[in-house]
Amino acid sequence: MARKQGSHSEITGPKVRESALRLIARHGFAAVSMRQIAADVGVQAGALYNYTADKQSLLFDLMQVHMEDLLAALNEAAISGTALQQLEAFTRFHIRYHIPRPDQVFVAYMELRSLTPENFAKIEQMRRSYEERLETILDLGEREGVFDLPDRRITALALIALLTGVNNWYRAGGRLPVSRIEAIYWDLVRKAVSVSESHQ
Amino acid sequence: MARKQGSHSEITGPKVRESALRLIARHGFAAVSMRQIAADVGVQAGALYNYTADKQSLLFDLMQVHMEDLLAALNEAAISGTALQQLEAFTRFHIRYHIPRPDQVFVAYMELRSLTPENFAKIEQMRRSYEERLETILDLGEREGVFDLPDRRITALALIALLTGVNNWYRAGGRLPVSRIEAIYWDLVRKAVSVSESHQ
DNA sequence: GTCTATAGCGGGATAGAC
DNA sequence: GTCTATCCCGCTATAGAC
Repeated sequence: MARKQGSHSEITGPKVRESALRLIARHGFAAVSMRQIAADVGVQAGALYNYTADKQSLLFDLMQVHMEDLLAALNEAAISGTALQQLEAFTRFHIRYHIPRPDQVFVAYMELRSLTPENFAKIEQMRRSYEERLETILDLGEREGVFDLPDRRITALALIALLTGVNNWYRAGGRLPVSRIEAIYWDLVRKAVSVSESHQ
Repeated sequence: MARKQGSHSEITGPKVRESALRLIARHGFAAVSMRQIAADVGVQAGALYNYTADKQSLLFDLMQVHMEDLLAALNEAAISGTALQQLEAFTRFHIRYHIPRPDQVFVAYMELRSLTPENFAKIEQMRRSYEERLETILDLGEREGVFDLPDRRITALALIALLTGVNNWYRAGGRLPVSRIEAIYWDLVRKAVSVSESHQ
């Protein structure tokens, strides 16, 4: 029989975050109550406040950790080489990182409006720094003469939107292996930024 | 002095929809109360129920009308010609239609999870029919031999994600005229689907 | 068609026992 | 660290007066 009371901080802490992430991704931050999260974790609502100051802090923490992990993983990817090589590495990294984390990605994007202005500014700054990493690669490619872009900033945002769109349709256990999906998106990205031999 | 009571159905009806759309786009469906909408319209909460059966119906109506208008406008665009011409027309139509309607687009995309299963199915069907219009164009281009696509369905979804991304950054009165934005996105789309002369 | 008033419920967060 | 119990508030939706 499971104990009804007792100390479980090592277990409960992560479970709160997991339950909150899944429920918020599915129903939205405002639509999910602390009571629902608690029920999913298997505790009473009051117990959640041992792990978060309030509901807003819980959301912000989920988003902040996601963005920090994303930026850290991007750095660890150690993208280098020619602009074309760097763009391929960025593209494959983005797909590979986003596919296994649909809930994190969804929440980090959809719940920006649920953040307080202070928290929003912090998340937005991290998002901006991710975009700028791509812009830097595009800039390099233009200077190398291998990319031909109508507008560098807009192209960066367009490519990120294109790539993140993978989470609109990919479902775990789908027909395609991730490596194949990487290749499909890289084909689209590579051609989109390329210098076209014949201008129409 | 404004009247405090009286009959205003011709005015109030549209105002309810406008207020609801703007507030839901800004804060999310679950986060917006009927009282807030009523206050924005300038009536008491109870009066809203002369215009909607309940809150869910109000959301569904906003999303349904948006999708119906989108599909009707796409039909009126009377896209024809070669695959390349059709793809350009589709691209420009998508940008031109989405840019002036950020709230509709945002709500129709972000609040899918706030719909009942029945209502979700109806909206999803309309979305699918929009995607299929693009898929048909891509199919034609492949048969013409002018498009070279890694995966037709994924390319369609990727292109729609790319194009809809314009609403992530465009703000009314921005530096670029809409015609220029259309051209930027068309340049990216055209190259992304093109047959590349030299495979790397 | 809009108002005021309210029913009935569920929300976030806290207090104090164990 | 978790429980039970509760405060206080706001929510959707309805009833009945005007």
